Amino acid sequence: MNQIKIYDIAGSAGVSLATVSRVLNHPEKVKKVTREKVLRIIKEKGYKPNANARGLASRKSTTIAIVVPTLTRASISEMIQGIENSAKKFGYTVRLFVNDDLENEQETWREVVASSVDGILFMCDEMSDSTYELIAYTPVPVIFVNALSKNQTFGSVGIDNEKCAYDVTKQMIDKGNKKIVFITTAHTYTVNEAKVKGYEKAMKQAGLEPELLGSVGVIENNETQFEEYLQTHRPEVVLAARDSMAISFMNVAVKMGIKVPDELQVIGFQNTRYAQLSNPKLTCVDVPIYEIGNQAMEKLTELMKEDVEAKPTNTVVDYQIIWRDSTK
Amino acid sequence: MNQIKIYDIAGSAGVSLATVSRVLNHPEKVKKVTREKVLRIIKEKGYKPNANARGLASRKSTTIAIVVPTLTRASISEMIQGIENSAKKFGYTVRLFVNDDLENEQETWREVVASSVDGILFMCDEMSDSTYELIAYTPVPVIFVNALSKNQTFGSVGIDNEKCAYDVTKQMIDKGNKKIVFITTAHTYTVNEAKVKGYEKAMKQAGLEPELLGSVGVIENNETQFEEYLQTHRPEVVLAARDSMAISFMNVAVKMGIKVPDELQVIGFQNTRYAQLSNPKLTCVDVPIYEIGNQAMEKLTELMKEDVEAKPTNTVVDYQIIWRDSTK
DNA sequence: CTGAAAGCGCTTACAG
DNA sequence: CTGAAAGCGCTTACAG
Repeated sequence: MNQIKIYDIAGSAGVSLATVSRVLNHPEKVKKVTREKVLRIIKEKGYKPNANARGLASRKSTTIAIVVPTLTRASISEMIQGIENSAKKFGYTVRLFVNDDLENEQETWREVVASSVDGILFMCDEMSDSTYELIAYTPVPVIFVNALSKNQTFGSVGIDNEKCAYDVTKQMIDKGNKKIVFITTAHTYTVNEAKVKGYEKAMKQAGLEPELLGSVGVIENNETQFEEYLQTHRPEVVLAARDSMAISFMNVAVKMGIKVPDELQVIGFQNTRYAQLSNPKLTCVDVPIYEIGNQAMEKLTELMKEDVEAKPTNTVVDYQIIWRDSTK
Repeated sequence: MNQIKIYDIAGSAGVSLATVSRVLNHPEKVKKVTREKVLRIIKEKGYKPNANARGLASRKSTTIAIVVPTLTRASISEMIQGIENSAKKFGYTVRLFVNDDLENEQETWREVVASSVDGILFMCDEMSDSTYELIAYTPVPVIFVNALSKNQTFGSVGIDNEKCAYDVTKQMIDKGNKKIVFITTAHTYTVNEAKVKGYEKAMKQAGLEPELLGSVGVIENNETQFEEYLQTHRPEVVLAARDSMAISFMNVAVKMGIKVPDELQVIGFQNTRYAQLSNPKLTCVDVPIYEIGNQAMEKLTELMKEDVEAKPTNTVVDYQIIWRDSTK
């Protein structure tokens, strides 16, 4: 199967291989009759050009890389799905890299580059300076997904996490709540730092004391921590940097007899599938992750067209708040 | 960056490019001093061989394809993560294909083959005869993941879904339960059919009437359906083909005032992250999906070694039941 | 509009 | 143990 070469097609069609190649890559340069004949034979034989040869000869691969920090978060999978669908539409194939070992970030990146992809969609939890440095000289376009670029070297697509956290905090303040706590990851991810910043800003503006709770992210430990916390504190509203943490907190509270949403309101951040499977259903900030993936791919396509001298831009995608049963 | 070619390394090291290539591919054939010198320079310059050229010349790509039906299910992401980690260990890179359009299954498969991967990990919800036919003549090894192969042409790694469903059903029967309902997907996936079969077998053996509930899979619709069902039925135990359906059912029941686990016990199938975020926490069959991904990659590696004439085999992975709070 | 030819960056028999 | 050379399957100026 598929040992069919371009030579075979050329032979059957009675043309040179250059012509077959042109039919595939620059169809407008081939006479209609010839083109249709070649296309028919390609279809008949089920010919697909060898990706390696094509990539080597053209210095393009119609392959893009997605680099993600992990696959275990629902939000990331959903994003990849968005990218995949969009990539298919543009005729690109996707190579997946999981950059879960920050020690070896450099090694991973080299591999990404050596894999001769035409462009890279980069999702990174922690954009440190060393990361910026690492990717600065990448020979193909890079787009940050679900994170906004701080400088103008790279394009990005994401929501404005700071504004968003500010906004949702402010709305809860305006509803008369005062004891609003923010649960974030103990480890400081760039994205979550932005959320914290927005939250703190809203609290301070209202003359309220911000209160952060750092969660380690493992469900069992979180639960112990949350239970201890609730024994001595009684917040009115809990915002969490991730849905899973919000649900975890909510479950602990409910088990302790605290009524949600009457005595405690909980809001998550992301609107993953978890949110609808919780009881009560979780109110969240809806990050349109699928859409972000889609737009990132679109933007990357623009940059990969060599004829256009496209400038990398930052696209801020709209979020919305989905009000469900964990808030009044 | 990384425009460094093998020529550059050869030049700096004062050897021919054949030698550099050998250092990379057959180090034992190169004298130690030479080898170490070349390796040092490779490292210094951060050289990575161009994947396309390498693939074209060697007819190997050290890339494998993962073909999945979707990315939106937690179990699938977790499996991919397992595969990715394992692939990295073996020096393979991963190309991701989402085969979400069964109409175009043939087209997708051709693309997979044309992408010149060395092997394919195939995850498929519905192994129809036409699918078997489609992949029969694939020029590289194919392993089924999370699904057992029916014939001996392909290797596979997965759990024995039928036995597993039989087992968990029987355990619940032995505990004295009689009204045990099985919720499965309305659409008949091969995997879920096996589960149904095991469930039905256990029920019939005990002289009990099997009762199936077909769920469409969209949360909102499920809830309506489950609520209507519970208005006229009162099962003692509900088994569900997926965690999400189990949780959805449980949430509806709890809202209707039915006590879980006292009046109703619920068991899911997979043990995704959802299971620990539900309230009460869901008892489930634990499918070691990460481990399955790992073993599948290992098996594929065996088959990709051309020197060994490895026979494809079916590996049955152990499951276990994780008892949590949704059962007595 | 089409063909002959060079070349993409590697690997690997083949000699030595 | 090492080098010169052919070749992997394509693409794309260059002529015509």
